[in-house]
Amino acid sequence: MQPVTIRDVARAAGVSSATASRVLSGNPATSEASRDRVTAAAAELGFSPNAQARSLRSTRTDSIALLISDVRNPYFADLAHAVEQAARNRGLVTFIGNANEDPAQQDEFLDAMMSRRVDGVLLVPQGLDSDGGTRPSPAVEHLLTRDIPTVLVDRTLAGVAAPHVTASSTAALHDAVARLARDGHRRIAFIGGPEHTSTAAERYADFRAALAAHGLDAGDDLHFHGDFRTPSGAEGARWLLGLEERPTAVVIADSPMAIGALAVWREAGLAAGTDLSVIAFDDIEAFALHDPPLATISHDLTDMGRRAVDTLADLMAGQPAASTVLRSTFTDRASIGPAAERNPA
Amino acid sequence: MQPVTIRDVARAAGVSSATASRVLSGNPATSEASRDRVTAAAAELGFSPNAQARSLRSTRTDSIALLISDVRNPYFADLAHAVEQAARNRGLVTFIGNANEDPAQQDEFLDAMMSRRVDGVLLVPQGLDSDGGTRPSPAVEHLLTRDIPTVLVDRTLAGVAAPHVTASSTAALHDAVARLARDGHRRIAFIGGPEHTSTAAERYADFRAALAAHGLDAGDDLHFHGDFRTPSGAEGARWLLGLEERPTAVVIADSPMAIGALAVWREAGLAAGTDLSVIAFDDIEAFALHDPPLATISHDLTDMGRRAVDTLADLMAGQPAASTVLRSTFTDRASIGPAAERNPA
DNA sequence: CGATTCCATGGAATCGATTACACGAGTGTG
DNA sequence: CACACTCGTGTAATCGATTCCATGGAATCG
Repeated sequence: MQPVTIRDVARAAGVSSATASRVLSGNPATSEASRDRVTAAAAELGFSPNAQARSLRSTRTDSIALLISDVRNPYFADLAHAVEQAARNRGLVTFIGNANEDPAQQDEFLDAMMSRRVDGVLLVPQGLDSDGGTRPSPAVEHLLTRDIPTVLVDRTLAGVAAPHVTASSTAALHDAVARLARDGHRRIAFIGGPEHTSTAAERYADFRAALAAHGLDAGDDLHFHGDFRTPSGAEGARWLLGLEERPTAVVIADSPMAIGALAVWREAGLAAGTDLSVIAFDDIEAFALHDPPLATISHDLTDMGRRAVDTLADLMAGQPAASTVLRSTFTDRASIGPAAERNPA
Repeated sequence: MQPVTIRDVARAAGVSSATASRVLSGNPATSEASRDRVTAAAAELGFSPNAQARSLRSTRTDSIALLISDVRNPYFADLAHAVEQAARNRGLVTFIGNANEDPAQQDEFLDAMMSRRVDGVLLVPQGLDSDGGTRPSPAVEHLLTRDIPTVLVDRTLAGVAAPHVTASSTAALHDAVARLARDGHRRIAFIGGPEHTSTAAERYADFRAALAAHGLDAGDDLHFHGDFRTPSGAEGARWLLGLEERPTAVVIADSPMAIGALAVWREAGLAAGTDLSVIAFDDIEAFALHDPPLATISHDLTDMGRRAVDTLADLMAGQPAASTVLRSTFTDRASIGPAAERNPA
């Protein structure tokens, strides 16, 4: 109705729109007199600059996009929070988008962001589409050919040269398996994520390497293929219960699946730490609260978010940026106990 | 580097930019021949329209903003997810912003959104600032004077006429207190949220009304003032442990505080359901998993998100919109047990 | 004191898409 | 055959802020 423009402000202050613009954008070439009058007029009229028009001319938007896989996964919620705070410290606004683990929704959001000309993109890439092809999705491809500063976060993407900030669980998984081995566990199951994601693939590979390093059976028959969401964790738990020779320990590749799995085992009367030792990825508050408290492999998400923003800022400044690999941590808690002697299954 | 504009597309297709624009925006006044050529050229060049320029001219942006209090609170994460899906179904892109329970961050985000001219705003309003004044914050005021379609979600705001979509716990709290009374509880504590939020104030008022309706003591000395975040839940738990005559039951006003509180009680050796009956607001998956499973008062967030988007869509279409109050649900679980006869404190 | 530099300022072009308006060609009716 | 109408198209104005360029007055210098 009453879109107050910079021309209105200029008129009220008795100067030209050029001067008004200079004052409002902090250009030093202004006199104190006009500075005062323009500032006053802007405040008086409740002027809010049209970001559209501004960035149409000056190409910078001072905003970045963050695409995460699933807002309801506390891991990504924490990451979003960390990124937001770090970006805010640099004067950047963050647009958070939720892909819902779906490449189509990812592309939709990325398209919207590109057409809004964000200055950079932090991307937790979604798995390849149903074709199972090895190429990045159209929107991601587009991002790269248009040279839009992009940093991959948490996951990498085959064939994409953008720098990334990820976490490696190699050492933590080694520690975790060592801990289990010390307690006599020899059959350890793995409830993993979708293998087109680099995190799921890496975690499983690292897990198998750790098994091998401890001389344990590294067969593929104790591997359940989940999708990082709660219901698949429950499925995985049922799968485990149905195994002929039941494993004595299990590693679960993220927190929503762990919640699903634990609910099923609880229902079945299995106690974590005695009947079955459990280690879950991602250290959410509720895990420390669980009975017994859950052993976890976790990442420092504040650090990951901060570094992701740092890396993106370098890229946006035109400097080359290197990838960072953080180390995750194994936390021993009471959900690990000695391997049961016999299997009542 | 290579910003391909609509003029490039037009040139490649051998038409004017007006025709290209008409084809790309689905204007029926185009011939099949030019439609084909323009579409092909656009695909060929990888054209992505500049949303800035477009909405500068045509005022619509097909996007809405959603401001939530805290991304890491599963309640709001669920709400964000619901809103996003509902908006997507209407062809709207959602920008999620995180206020971090801080009015300053709320205003920053809202300013950024207003200057990007979003078509509407869904707002979980943040508490009044430190002045404790009763007026909405500047950005919210601005939102209203500029007649930007706005719907308050989850919480209302005194003195703001915008329609809202909220949930009432009156009935659920009545049921919950009835359930506790039936089990002999007479001293029931309340760990509440910050009282400048309408939800915290309402929940406590409803709680007291429910107590009164059951002839129970409704004094204010069993009320702990938290802030909806985990650490304050832990504080509240310690406060309860320190009370002279310990209550036999407690109601906690949101899930992060419940997590903090349960961790403390667990540490202190208090068992939920026997030593202390516990009811928490917000039904997160981990609560059903808790030992014992937690009784809750919960809202249907998918419904809330959907209705919020519906209401906003009405407003954006220029139609008057009414407020909606949803009903929350009490779920009885094993964290409620008979009141202990004596207090070992 | 005249010449040069400095500086705040206004006019006007610009960013990229949309759209009001005008125009010419083709169709239909009286 | 003339008139009205439809239809696709191009030209140019437009949205609101930024910024290049020119200008005039004040300050500085030799």
